[in-house]
Amino acid sequence: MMAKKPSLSAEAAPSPAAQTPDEDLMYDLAELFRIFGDSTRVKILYVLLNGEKCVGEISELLTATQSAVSHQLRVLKQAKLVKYRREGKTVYYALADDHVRTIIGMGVEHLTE
Amino acid sequence: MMAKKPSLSAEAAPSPAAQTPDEDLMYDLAELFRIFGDSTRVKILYVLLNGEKCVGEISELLTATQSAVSHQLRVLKQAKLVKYRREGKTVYYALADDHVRTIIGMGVEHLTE
DNA sequence: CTTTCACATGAACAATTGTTCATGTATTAT
DNA sequence: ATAATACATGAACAATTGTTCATGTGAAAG
Repeated sequence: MMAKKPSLSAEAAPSPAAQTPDEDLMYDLAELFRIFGDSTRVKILYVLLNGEKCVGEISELLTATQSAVSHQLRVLKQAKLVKYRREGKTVYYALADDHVRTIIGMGVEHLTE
Repeated sequence: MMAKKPSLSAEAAPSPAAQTPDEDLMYDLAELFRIFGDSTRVKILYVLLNGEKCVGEISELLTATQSAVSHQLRVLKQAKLVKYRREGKTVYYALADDHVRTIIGMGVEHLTE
């Protein structure tokens, strides 16, 4: 028989038919997606799909103020969605890993179908 | 400095150009992810991974009020992330398509790695 | 027809969030 | 040391958002 249970979490089996979703996981999931849920931040992630860029370049590409971009870069940094390296006065940001790429790709795919 | 808008556009490619991201696409992307960016809504989507459920079941599983769940189901419905069917007094909700499944899966994967 | 059940929805309030403005920090140049 | 450049950050304000409370709607039962 095919079991139709999600293989995502394995907690102590409560009731047969229905398990309440894990609070912490759900909260973290929502928190993760909330990062993508802002125009400025998706734009930043989007332009970083092509490789690292410094703050100045990013704010030019987005037509956003340097301050706004910096604030959002901090959010992305804290969420470990981007990494950065310093070179003199300039700070270069890049996508932290390929999950970001995949998630954005999924979103675009969903919208363009 | 004075970057001009490119006349050629191939915005849906896997590696988009290092140019100003398309406003509308970015807005829609953010809007899509914002739906996933709330605990109540991800929980709803999560329990629907197992198949369709009625509103009462959902609010029991989430330990949330029926009103709150109904409000969020409306948001999910408007975003075309869930579909529904009526059976007497009961309304059953289900995931609209597999994109939802995939996106949540990506999120969980990102968190558990 | 009236009641009850399952769900939907409007209003209002609190909480969260993103931007701007001003200022702070770090690095390089003069 | 002083200035200039590139970026970060705190405070405050407006806007958005999610919940609760109360009420409304549609369907089946009595």
